[in-house]
Amino acid sequence: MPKVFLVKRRSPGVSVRSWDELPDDKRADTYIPVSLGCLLSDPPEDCRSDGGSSSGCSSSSSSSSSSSSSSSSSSSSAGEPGGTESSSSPRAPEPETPELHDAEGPDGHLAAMQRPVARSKIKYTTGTCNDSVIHNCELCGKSFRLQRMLNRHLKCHNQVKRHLCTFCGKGFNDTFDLKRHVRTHTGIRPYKCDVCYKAFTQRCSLESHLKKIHGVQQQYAYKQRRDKLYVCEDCGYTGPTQEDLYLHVNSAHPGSTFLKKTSKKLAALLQNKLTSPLQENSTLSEEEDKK
DNA sequence: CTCTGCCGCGAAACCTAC
DNA sequence: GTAGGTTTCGCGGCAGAG
Repeated sequence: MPKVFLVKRRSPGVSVRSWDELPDDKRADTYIPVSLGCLLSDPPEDCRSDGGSSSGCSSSSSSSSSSSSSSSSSSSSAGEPGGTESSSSPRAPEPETPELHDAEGPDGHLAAMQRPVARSKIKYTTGTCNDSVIHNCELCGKSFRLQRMLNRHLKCHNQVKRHLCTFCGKGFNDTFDLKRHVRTHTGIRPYKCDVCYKAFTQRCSLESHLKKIHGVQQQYAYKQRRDKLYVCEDCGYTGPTQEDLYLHVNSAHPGSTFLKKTSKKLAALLQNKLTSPLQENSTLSEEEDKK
């Protein structure tokens, strides 16, 4: 059995999932742990609010704790006015500060904040300084070509995360970061290796695997690389198009938030496509009935 | 034009085999 | 202990939606 799918001991939540009970090919597309079934359909309130102080959520919480508690520490590390620290030098891991906890508020996700800092992301970035640099971050000194880039960058200095994981309470600045993180709880692995059928949560993991194990260097055109893989986060179903995914979710998960989030324009478009054949059928049947 | 979602890159943390 | 592979996530760039 490939070690890649062995149970990760560091994560109690993972052990609950019993990954090793499934053959690789079963895990390939998706594996929704039984223990998470209820969470997927309707995450319990206590998980949402307190970061899972009990039950399965707590295990998931600690699951993230060892590996990912750095989101606050990492992003806050730059929070120090980095006048002396050049933007190209590594950020020193910053010890947790009391202010950091205070920033969460009374019913904030303390569980997430209280997790021990195990990771210290050290990132070497120079910002974007191609042209005449106009927009500087006062907190870390990074410079950006566009104001909107600076605006977005400023979020990472914010200690209050807008997007919270319903499983473990961990917060993220970006919805996609949260979505990506949630896959670690749900076990959804949309990216499959064509050679050995192993599956990965992220494309770059798959690419790394292909390169190292199979010696395959993926050669994507830029547009092709950005081709979206439409993943149902409820069950792991993947479709080639948004329409495909919409049809799936509409039939399989009528209450899914995906349907609510789908733009009205697209939803209307897809609904027309959905209903028009039905209407044709119904009118046909009506006509047949009349006969 | 701004906001937001999605993406890949890159690096640390982690795990297992040897 | 070390090597090699995987997992996870911060973050800047890009593009579409509003």
